[in-house]
Amino acid sequence: MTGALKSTRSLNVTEALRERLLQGEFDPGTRLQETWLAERMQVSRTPIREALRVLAKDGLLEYAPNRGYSVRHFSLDDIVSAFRVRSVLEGLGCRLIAERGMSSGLSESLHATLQTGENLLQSGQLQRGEFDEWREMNKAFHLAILLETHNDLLVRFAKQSRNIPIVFNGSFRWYSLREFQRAHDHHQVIFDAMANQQPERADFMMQEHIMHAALILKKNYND
Amino acid sequence: MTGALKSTRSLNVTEALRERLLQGEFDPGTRLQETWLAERMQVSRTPIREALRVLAKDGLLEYAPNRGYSVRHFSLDDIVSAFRVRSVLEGLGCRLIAERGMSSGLSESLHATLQTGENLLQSGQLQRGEFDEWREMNKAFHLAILLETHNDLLVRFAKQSRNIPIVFNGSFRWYSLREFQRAHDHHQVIFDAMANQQPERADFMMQEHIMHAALILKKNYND
DNA sequence: AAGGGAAAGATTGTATACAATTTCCAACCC
DNA sequence: GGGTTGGAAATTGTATACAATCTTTCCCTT
Repeated sequence: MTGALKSTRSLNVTEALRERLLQGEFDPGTRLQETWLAERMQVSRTPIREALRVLAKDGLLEYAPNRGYSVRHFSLDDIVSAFRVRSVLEGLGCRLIAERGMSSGLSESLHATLQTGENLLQSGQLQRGEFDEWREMNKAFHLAILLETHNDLLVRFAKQSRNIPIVFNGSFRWYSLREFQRAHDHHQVIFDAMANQQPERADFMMQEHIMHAALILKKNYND
Repeated sequence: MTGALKSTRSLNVTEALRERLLQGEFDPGTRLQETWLAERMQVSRTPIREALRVLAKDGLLEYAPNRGYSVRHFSLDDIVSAFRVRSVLEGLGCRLIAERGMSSGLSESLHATLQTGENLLQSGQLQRGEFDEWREMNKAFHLAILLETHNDLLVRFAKQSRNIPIVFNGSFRWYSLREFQRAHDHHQVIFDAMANQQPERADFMMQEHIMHAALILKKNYND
């Protein structure tokens, strides 16, 4: 299994809070007071403080000494900037794999996600519940590539760059069938480029893929 | 001034510990016990714990629940991987600036660093103390570019990617005059590319610049 | 009434006490 | 002897008490 067997309140609180921040539960600028959070989460201030510090490191909160933590505001520019960073990171991932060639394990994993994508597109129009399946598939595709690079820092940064409220839960909201199809096409080309050891093409298409997602977001995001 | 006026023991301990880790004061694998650190640093366990958690997030320490923190080992592969990541990040920085054109402020800052580099190379052979000057100049060059992008995540990641013991203090140790000259040439070309709005060239040369540094490291680093 | 400033309240920072878990070691069984 | 079990010691996790800092309020001065 993939699960974390051991945990602590501190870690649990961190992830619970992160989730709530990513859901956009707190308005930007809101000050997160330790005592308030502590009693609300049925826990002492100690694990709360540790969680807050970590989430600030992740860029979700802002911190000022003796003044505590507040919820960070993400402008549209911030979000697009994050996409740009992520695009070169994942682009690099594809390039590295294309250079050395795909392992059979990666080839199979990606093939499975492509198949899943194909199936989801068959129905003609993605239903409510299928959004989640698509999101799963998409996440699996991108993560499989990253992990195969065995570049620890690359994986960490790419994961971290997705820590943006709202964006990485409901962003497929805006997608029409046409957009899903295009994303699927991108995935296929990326796969093909890596399979045929075309680093430049793999890198470029991954950047294109991610920045197109940013473009759609830009068109629809209001704030 | 640039200084942080307000601070806390927690923050001070974090930076002090980070510095010592970057100096390679602790052998990889060493377990850092809270009580030991606490009495050695004349402070209670509380700020120590917060520091450890942050440094683990920065990738300098490894953490296991209920087992505490230990000093991370960086293989040569880890280090080169980090350089590769940094190269695409800073490459992106150059690209972004080349696309939109340099501000006069950046142009002046970079010109100053280039001049400093020129002067340091004049003497024919860099002396002991001049290594630090070169390091300062180099840091200023790279940081000025990053900051000008106004891409928060990019700056954070690029800075974080330098958090590797030993490497980013004494790496110029291996440089011959020839290598310093080559680095200086790179800086000049990067500046020129950005000044003439050549994004592709600026990006490429920054990657070349950083990966060449990695190459020198690879040749000389033993462990 | 506007501004300044001191005291009270609220909030964060730090130390310490206690709880939970792991580690170590020795006795024991097979 | 190899391995296991039990428990004591050590270490981390959590709660709480206290200290330092910031915030607010209200009174005073001009």
